[in-house]
Amino acid sequence: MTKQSVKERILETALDLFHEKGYHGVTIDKIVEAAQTSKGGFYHNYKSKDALLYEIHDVFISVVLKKTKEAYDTHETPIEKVVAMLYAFTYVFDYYQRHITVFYNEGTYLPDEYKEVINEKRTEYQKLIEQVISDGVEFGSFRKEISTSMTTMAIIGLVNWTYKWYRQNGPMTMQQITSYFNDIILRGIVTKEGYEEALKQQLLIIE
Amino acid sequence: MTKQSVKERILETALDLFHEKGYHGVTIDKIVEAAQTSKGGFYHNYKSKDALLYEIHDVFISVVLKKTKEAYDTHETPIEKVVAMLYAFTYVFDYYQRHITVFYNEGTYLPDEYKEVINEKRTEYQKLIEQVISDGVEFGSFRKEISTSMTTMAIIGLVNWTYKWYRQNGPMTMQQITSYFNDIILRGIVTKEGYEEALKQQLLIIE
DNA sequence: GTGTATAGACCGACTAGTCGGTTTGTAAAA
DNA sequence: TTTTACAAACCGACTAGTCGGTCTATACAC
Repeated sequence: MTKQSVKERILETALDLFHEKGYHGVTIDKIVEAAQTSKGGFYHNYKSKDALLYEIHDVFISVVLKKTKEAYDTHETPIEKVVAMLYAFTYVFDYYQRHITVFYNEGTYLPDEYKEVINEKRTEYQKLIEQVISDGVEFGSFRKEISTSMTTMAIIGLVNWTYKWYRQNGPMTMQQITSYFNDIILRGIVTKEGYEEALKQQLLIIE
Repeated sequence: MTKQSVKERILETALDLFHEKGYHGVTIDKIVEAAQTSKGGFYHNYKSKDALLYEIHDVFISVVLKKTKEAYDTHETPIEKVVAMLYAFTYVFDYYQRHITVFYNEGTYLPDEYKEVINEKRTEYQKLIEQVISDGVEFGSFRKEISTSMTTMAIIGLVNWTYKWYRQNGPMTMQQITSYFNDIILRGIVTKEGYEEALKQQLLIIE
């Protein structure tokens, strides 16, 4: 039985509530009531409601970035890297779906100072994906005529959109979804050689 | 020079502001000031702020649904239909980007009564895409082992995510983006026969 | 061991400001 | 005269944040 600090309880509760009702649909009074603490308890642990929103953003993007970097660094070929990076996101997804929802829905409301910090990390994440794509083109795994930036946006879109419909207790696990998306994306961008490699690595779904 | 009614001016202004600052980042006072009218003008034309939010949602989803249906009905083969449906979305996109942003970011805040109406149309839209995919599998254009529902979500995600990064005056037109996405998706799901058909119809990007 | 000083954690009544919505007023149209 | 279309002052509920104060724990003196 883990003793949860008040700060942790506030964060957890806020995540649940934000996820369900949105940032502006939840008052601090509601949070402290649900977290069984008080206004004082809240402001002792967080500077403001915005600061709490920032914390949620930062926790999420930091983990994504870290896991994605790891995936990039610990794999050899571009194909392996892309696939690993998507699985990294999967990993994050299962534990951070509430964060993601807040991240993409309420980001507009972050005060500028906070927004900058977050955007830097977000850009870094994007750059990583672009890097893999252009690596893959150079390497001969991905077709020369694909656009690095658009392919990146396609991948990010495909993956991120999951937060809108994925349910933990739905019929599909994130593993399954990701392997499916990997299949579609890979088929969409590989060269003949890339296709052979992906086949050999069992990254494609076949009959 | 079209004479714009107060109602239209309010809607246009609200769209701009919501797009930029989010629904809760904009007060009615700000709207009426920017639209050069008054509180009275606003409440004469709209029942409430929520009703305005609903109107934005409804205008958008109705157009999407209509255009998608048309695309479905006026084309023959599943491949042509998918492609046409994505282009339909493109068409909508260029004129309705602000609506889309509001639709996907602020939908949580729609009162339940409104939400139901919107969700019905949204489901209908989704069903249409699912239909085309399963048509395509039956028809032999798309691979048998693909999942209808996940492919649908993949397509919707890919396309919808565009609202997060597309800029009217950016380097790419929505036409270009859509044809690019069509390429990736088609390659991702077609059979050999489907591939041949897509090639013949010049739906794939080749070197 | 016992009393005392101090710091950090937490409480909750209160406030100042905000914002959606209402009411009253008015000029032109019908 | 009545209705429509808007203007502008106003209201009251709500909410983020404050502030004086209490409670608990630990460290240290005696």
